[in-house]
Amino acid sequence: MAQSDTVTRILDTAEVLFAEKGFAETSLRAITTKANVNLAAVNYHFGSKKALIQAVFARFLGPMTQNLEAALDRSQSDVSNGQLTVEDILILVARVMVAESKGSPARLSMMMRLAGLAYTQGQGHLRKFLQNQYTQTFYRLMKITAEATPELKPIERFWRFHFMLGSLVFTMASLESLQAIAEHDFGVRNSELDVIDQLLPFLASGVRAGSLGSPSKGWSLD
Amino acid sequence: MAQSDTVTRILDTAEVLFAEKGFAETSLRAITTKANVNLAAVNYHFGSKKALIQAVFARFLGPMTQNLEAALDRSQSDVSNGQLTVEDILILVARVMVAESKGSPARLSMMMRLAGLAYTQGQGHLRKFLQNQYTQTFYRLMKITAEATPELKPIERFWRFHFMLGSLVFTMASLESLQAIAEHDFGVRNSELDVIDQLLPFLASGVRAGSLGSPSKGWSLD
DNA sequence: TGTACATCAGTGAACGCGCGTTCACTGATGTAC
DNA sequence: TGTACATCAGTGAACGCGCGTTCACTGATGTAC
Repeated sequence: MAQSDTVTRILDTAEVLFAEKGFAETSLRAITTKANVNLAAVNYHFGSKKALIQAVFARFLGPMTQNLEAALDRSQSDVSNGQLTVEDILILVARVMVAESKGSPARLSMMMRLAGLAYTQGQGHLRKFLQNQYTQTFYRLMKITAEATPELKPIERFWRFHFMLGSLVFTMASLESLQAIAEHDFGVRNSELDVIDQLLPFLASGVRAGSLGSPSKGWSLD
Repeated sequence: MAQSDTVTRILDTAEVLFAEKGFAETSLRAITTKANVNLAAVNYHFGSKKALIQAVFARFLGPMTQNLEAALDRSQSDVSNGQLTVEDILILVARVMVAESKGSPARLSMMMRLAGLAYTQGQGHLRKFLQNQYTQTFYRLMKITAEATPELKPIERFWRFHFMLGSLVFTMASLESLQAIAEHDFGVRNSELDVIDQLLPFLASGVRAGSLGSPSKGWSLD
């Protein structure tokens, strides 16, 4: 059995199991058994479980950020002033993500779960890893979004960006559960593409919402 | 030491540690050590770790759903036809949540983080528990939201409801990190109330966004 | 071409550890008669 | 009032288990001379 085969089988299986059960809840024994690979092979090829988790995400995020950068390049050169709208940006990101998941919604769901964990889970190794590897693309996205929403104050934009991120991450992370509920309650089976189609106008409208401005708007909690 | 004292100390400590590290990553030994309580006390008082997790939720959600129901009663009797707007509903929920956190914003953030974990973390006992215990209030909220958004198709409303939930849960769960970033990047210290003030218009606008309707809207991913 | 050595993917078994849980026990308080 | 028993919060130590990791080893392939 060639190396690439064992390594790939471990990564493929780990990806699926991590997405199904989470990281802590997925043991190396579960992965190696399902992958038909020796238990010690994970530590042989990756060094540790942590390193395996990072390798799983690197395999996904590496190509994805590259595609994202390429798509941004293309879109910006398509318009005369290089200025994209919020809608342009959202569709662009969605397309790259969907393309990168290559028909496997489980993959998409797992990646979003990572984003959630990385943000949420205090000072874990995952967050550090993500920040080190992918800040460049992240900040480019932030910058372009800023140019697309000149009417927002920077601090407002900051929060709204993360509100959007929250909707996306939460929805994708719990996609399977929500799909099941939707099917039970409404008899409709929404694919991940359907859900993204619904999500995009929600996000675009939210990010464009009138600024709070005066307290007369009636939003005050007091 | 009276029973209530030991039980309360376990619940208080578990709440903090669960929110900080997640459920699987927090051991009973960590909880009982920090709470200055015997290891066996958790199993004595609660029966199991699962039951402890549920008790932590119940202590927060029990009173909160009661207050939510009461607030809904009050608001609905205030207006002639009992019909609230989306903005009314959002402010109402926000107020109850803020009130329930009783001046401890950390607690609010903690409960939202726990809720996020519960939703996201696989097929666990937690979601089943939450659904069994709090469906009534949940469905009342859904129903009122439905009446406030008659222009939406049920399935659209379902997804947008969870998009909102995602923004809320994610933002509150990562509140501390985001506050730190905001302070570093923009020199502004936003309280949790400030953040909620920013969140509400975002959500209201998102949930009212034009429905996808025709593909001519340009949202299609194909 | 043959021999000796190096490299490396892969293996089976064991290791130590932290986990949730269990159990026999203590000691204080309440209750029946 | 005194005695016997019941109840119950709390305890210390141990249990079995699954975990990630380690290690000595195999066997195939490549390389130097």
